[in-house]
Amino acid sequence: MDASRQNLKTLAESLGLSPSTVSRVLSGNGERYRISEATRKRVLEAAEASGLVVNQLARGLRLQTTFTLGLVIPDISNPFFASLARQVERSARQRGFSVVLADSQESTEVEIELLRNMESRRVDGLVIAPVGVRCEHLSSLRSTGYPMVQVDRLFDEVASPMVCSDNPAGAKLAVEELVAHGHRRIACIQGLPESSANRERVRGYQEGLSAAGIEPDPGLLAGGDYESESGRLGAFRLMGLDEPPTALLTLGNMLALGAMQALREMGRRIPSDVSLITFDDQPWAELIDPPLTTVAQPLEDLGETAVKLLFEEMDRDEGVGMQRITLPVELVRRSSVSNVHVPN
Amino acid sequence: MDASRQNLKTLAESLGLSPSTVSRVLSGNGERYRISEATRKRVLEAAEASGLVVNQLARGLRLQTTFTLGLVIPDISNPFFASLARQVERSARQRGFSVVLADSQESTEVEIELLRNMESRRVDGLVIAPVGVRCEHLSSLRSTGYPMVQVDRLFDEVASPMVCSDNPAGAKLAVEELVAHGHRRIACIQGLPESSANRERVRGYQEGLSAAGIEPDPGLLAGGDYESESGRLGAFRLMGLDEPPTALLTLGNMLALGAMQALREMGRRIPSDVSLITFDDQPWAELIDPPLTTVAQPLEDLGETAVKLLFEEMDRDEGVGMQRITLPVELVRRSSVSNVHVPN
DNA sequence: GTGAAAGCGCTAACAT
DNA sequence: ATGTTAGCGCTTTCAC
Repeated sequence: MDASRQNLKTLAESLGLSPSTVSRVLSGNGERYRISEATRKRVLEAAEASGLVVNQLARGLRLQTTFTLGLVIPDISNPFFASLARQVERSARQRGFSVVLADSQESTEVEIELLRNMESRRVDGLVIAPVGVRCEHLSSLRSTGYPMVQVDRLFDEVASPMVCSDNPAGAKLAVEELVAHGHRRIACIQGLPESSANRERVRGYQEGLSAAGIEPDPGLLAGGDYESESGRLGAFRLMGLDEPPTALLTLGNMLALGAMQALREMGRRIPSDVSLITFDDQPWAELIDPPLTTVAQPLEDLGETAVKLLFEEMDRDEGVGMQRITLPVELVRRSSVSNVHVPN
Repeated sequence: MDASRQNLKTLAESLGLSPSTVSRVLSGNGERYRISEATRKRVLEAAEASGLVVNQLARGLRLQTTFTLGLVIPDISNPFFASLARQVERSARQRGFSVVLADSQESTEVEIELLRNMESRRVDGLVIAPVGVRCEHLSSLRSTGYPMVQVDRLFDEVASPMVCSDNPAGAKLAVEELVAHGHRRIACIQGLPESSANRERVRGYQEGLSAAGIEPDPGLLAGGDYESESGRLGAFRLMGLDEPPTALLTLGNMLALGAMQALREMGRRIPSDVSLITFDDQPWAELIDPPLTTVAQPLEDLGETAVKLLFEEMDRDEGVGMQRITLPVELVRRSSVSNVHVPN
């Protein structure tokens, strides 16, 4: 690449102006400094013509702000986080900010490293969906006053704003739907038990049962992470029970896929043999056979809100914000739920 | 946030050393400058203790390199690009580089803006999966000597290294598989006709037919973008033909989903009524009913190779590289293809 | 209405 | 083995 590229100073020289003047025009402060209309035009045109692109490193160094947000997520290849990332990037760009994305690969170690990196790049703020197992690094970063907001998997111990969808309500909604179809033996295949999102969903599931006068049966809780294999294994175990469930609630989209695979292998049909509802509404959910009844999270809203909170946080003069925003979730009814078929 | 945070200079002062010494230690050049073991330890410990994080803006400004790669893709919520992004980020980080991700949202206008932004941040190199419709902005950026590599959707007009999977071979493989099962009326639902990837796939499809002595029938080519709705509409039209195809080849995963939905609505079963093969092997492809036969692209390899080429490009002293690397594609046989059932 | 000068935080000659 | 100095490219007070 060109060792010496065009910059403010060279442009100024070639125009017989001072760098200050050029800078004032280029950063849109011509008005404020009463630069004459003539020079302004001249500068703008010359900049355009020469293809000048101002150096944001120098600008950031001088201004002590980079107009950049950091986004750290556990796995960009998970469609949930991909959608989130998309919305964060979009919202940020609307406000003239760029986003540096980093993928912690579900590893707290990597997450720690990434956070240091973000700091060294002086991103103005951080949106983080933590891996969700440990949080000392988050607490200590936060305690320096770094603007940050947590999304999805949250740590109450970390005193920052947070956004997540209404996980308990979502699970409860699903249970209610199943109960309304006469189901009483409703099993649940959970995700990562350590993560707040999962814990809340399990809680909602249990509350839903209790509210319907059904005693939650620990034997009907399977799973242990968000992989499809867990869904598969979980479904096998549950359906092999002496008294198998008539309905399944999976707490993540890959779990649903795994469970469906298992059911197919066992020759059980959805919904005639077992009903199924899953958390996460993916594009494929309505296109497969049968179309799945799901609990849809407000993906766009989640990202948008995270960015909004982050900007409020960045604008804050002193003191730390710590509100927690819970976004409503929606039950999308399709064809994977039917009335219980009572055998005998 | 702290207006004045710890930096090299303050650390140096508090240690009674010069900033240079601290800098040398912290950037791992202690050895080269023969800093004594004692001071090195002292500096490292103090840095650790004080939580110093060196300012990469200043460093980048001084060094004229940012250890950052830019990644521009059309849609991060598309699983294909999400996987690509993941691998690019991973490969970059292995070499000590971060990546700034930007999503052009399938808009060339946005892409142009994003590119300027990347430039202004002085990313050391650019991996770009172009929207694929226009490319003057790419050519002109490239002509300034900016290190960049194109992935997936390529412009031969832009003189940069490129990586893509073997699209023609993939489509041909699919056709051969169908022909081997006795199919001769094989329809194709394509994606964005402007994009190089799609054009090559269509070419492979046609070559596959010709090689089997089948005259490609333009009436059997449907689709027009990568959305599931196109797959749905395409399947409806094709299956409504007087002489409907016995097999479908969809050129993208969402197209397959849409086609499957249409087939279900029409009461046609896969594979007994129609066989189906699709480009892109997504996690759900093996979990749904029936498990889909697919053409799998080497996602990891694509990202890895792009980064590798980019680094070669960045290391290059003079002159522009322009190799094109084509990565092999794989036919994954599952259960969506069966022998033709010849009616009557 | 515009320019000169200082400084953001870092590194690399060039001194010792 | 370490310090001094200059400068990366920008913005902004202060000057005129």
